[in-house]
Amino acid sequence: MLEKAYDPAGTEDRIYAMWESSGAFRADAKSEKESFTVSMPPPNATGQLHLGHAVMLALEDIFIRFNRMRGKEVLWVPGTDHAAIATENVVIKQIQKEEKIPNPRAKLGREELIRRIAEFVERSRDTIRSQVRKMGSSCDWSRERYTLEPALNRLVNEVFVSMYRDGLIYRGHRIVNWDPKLQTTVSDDEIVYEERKDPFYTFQYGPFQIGTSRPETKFGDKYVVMHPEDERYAKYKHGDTFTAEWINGPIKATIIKDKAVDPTFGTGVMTITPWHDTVDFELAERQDLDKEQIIGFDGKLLPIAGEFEGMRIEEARPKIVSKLEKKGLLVKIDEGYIHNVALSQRGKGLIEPQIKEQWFIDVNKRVVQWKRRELSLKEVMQEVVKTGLIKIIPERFEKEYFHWIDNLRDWCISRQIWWGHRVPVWYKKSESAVDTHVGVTPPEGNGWEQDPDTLDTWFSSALWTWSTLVDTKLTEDTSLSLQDLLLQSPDFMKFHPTDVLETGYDIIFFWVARMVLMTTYVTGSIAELEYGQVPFETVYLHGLIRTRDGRKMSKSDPDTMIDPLDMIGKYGADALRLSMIVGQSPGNDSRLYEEKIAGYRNFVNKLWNASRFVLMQCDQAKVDPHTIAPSDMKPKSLADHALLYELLSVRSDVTDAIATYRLSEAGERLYSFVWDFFCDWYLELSKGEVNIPFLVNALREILQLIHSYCPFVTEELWSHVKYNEFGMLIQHPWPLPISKGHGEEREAFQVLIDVVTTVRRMRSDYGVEQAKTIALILHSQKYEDVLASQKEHILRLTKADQWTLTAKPEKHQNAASTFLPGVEVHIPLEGLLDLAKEKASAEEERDRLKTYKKGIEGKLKNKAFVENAPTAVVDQEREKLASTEEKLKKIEERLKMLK
RNA sequence: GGGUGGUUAGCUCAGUUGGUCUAGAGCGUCUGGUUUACACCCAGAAGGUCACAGGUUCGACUCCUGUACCACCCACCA
Repeated sequence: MLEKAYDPAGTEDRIYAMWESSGAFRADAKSEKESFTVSMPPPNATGQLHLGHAVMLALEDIFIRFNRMRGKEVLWVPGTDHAAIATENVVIKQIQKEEKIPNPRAKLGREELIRRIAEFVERSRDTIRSQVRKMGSSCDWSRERYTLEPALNRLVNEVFVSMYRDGLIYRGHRIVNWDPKLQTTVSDDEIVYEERKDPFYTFQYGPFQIGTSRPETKFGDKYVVMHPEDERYAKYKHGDTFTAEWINGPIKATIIKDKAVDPTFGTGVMTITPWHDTVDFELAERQDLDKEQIIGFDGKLLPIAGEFEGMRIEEARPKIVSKLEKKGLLVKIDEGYIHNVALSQRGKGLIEPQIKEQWFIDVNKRVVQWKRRELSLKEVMQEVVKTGLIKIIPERFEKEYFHWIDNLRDWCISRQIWWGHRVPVWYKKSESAVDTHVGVTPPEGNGWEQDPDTLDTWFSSALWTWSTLVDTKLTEDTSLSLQDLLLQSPDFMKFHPTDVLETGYDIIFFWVARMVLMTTYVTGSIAELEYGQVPFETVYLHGLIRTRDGRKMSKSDPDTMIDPLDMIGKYGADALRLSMIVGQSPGNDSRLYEEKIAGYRNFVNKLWNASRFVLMQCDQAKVDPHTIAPSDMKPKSLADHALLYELLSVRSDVTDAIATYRLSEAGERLYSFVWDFFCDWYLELSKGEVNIPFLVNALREILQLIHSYCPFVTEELWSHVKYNEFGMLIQHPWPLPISKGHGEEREAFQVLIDVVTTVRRMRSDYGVEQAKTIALILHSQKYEDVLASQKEHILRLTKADQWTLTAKPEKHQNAASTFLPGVEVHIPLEGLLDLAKEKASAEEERDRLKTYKKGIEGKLKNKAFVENAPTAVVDQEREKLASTEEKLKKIEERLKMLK
């Protein structure tokens, strides 16, 4: 016999091991079945699983389990991400701290550092693997991949080379976000802005006054820019020159007119520093102006600064200001200037814009093949969502997606770090020039040196949906083209495109958009793939999990963190999964706290105990549940019919809801069905005369329907109640949704439900403890048989000794009886009934009904409604009106009597 | 500055093309309960003018406009 309470800790690992060793997770590329594929967003190979991962795993596991049960060939590919900068930073910090090496890069060298990081990653990946298992994820471990493995490196190189040949990847001098602290470029998306209050200086520059918060960049300024229509400066012509006294002596300046200048800001005049400012850089490009570097990559001033050369910015700034002041060029200082400062998301170092030679992906060049047309990457990305090839849930993120693409600039893909896919480009310096080789493999011959940069981590992640499906062995054959690699990989041909990509909305731009970009580019020219595949057909974006008071959970604030593994240990993975999914809607943030998880633990326990009850019934009747065939599910009592009806209705609701990604709705439906209907109503009612075969089969179906939400407890219970010939629940077929029938039966058992409910309510309302006799007053003959057949039930549930069935309305009718259309319930209260109380409640009821009736009448008076609304709706309204009028009449009669 | 979303019971949130919602759930609160599965339970109750102001409609939590407050995203101004 089962224990009194479910023990997740003692169950989950055992069940998971059973699933895994049975091969239930493994997909078969040769299967005839329709495929259903999900690529797991690879967690960073650093550190621990957090709630973001947990919610992702729970959602994806539901999609996967549901579709597996529905008879699809499912594949869920797990993996980890090398997470370039993040990982390198973690390891460097570790070495700095533990080995007291201030600059590990310089001290250890490239090879050694990479070796150390790889070692660290190997350990972390083991942790991640076991944590993903703890969540119950039914992914195919035999296909686990890693973004930095050799096979994927081959594909990364193939894509790079191909894009280079198409002219989509180019090397150029561009302004980049330089992090002097980490000595690397940082992408726009990895920058955070912080509001700072700094002094704002106004200097005299020739005849103009210019403002700046960064005097240290002003050494090389030799252009003065103003708006062409600014009348204050109309006398100065574009291209005019003048000489101005400046920091290190006189300087020859040129006047430039450009619309980028805001005439209302400051004096409406500015000087520019193209090397260290994005806007200035663009202006300089447009106007074809000189650019000069002022600050070195180490963050120190260059020789152009004269006496200030070699100084750090913080040190130089006050000195520069005071020098200008001495020269009489300082007009004023405004101390309260509030502006945003760019900081690196990782390490919080100050970002210094610099011009650097970097690798870029051109998003505007129209050379991408897509459905036999030539588009730019930008256009393809827009096209696939516009035409519905990709759907985003919730829909509003499609708007944000388009908005993001509209503002998209060329993607800088090179990084000055060591951990990652190295740029597959080699240089050979000779006296006269530099030879360049761009290739999947290194060039022949001596003297070649590989580009030191690595690729943005999102470059390899962007290939994830298909790179993980390419056969590893094939990638060792260098004679195969990228196209061959795809077309000859059975997994790719069977499982791509993937069905749904599930991830947090916070990385829609980092990752989702870039997967679209890469995949459409790579597949667009392949005829066998109908000239293009998208990486996924549906994007499901979940919200962030926040703390109880709505804050973000952050590592720096451990008190706010809920560790999913702690929660699993305490309440079980099933409870954690439910608590993150039920009551959550896609794209919206949600709050999680322990009581919530405990609530779902209670639910899991409820399910456990309901099953325990069923097993006890079997035990008492000396029936082995394993021998009860599914075909034995024959309803006997009205309660059975009621349950059957509800079950069919739940089945179709839940199937529909999950298939359309409304997981919360399906979860809630199951929750209240199991608890309120099955346990509190049906099981209570069936005590005393149990229809065991029916009950066992009903429980089996419940377990099937809810398995994807709480896989562990259901699989465990399944082993106790399943039919001998069945296998594990994880592979059991999903119950076929059947359209609802049972109209008359439904009506009949509804009467039963209502009678019992009404009697209970009346007892509570009037504080009647023991009514020995209850009277059921029938307004309609047709319920007589129904009620008679359930006499025993009714007496037991109403705690009455006997009853009377009366066909006519009697004197002492009760307000509460209006709940029943065909039957009224009357408990003779032997003078206890408080007439005044009843009257008040009847009056209240009458007023409510009157208002309601008015509403319906208004509706039916409206021609537009009657003519245009579906006839079913109109009929419904007429019925409502009729029944309301009837109720009103009854109440008014009763009120007369009470007088 | 540009954009998106939210504002529903004490708390956390559902509410799918406007009409079975005369607004729901969980938690919390209160009342009652040793009913042969479960106190991680059972039976009930209280609690909301669905942010505010207009509009469209026979009818609005649901659609439109505006306001306030709260989030988030993007850009970043010398």
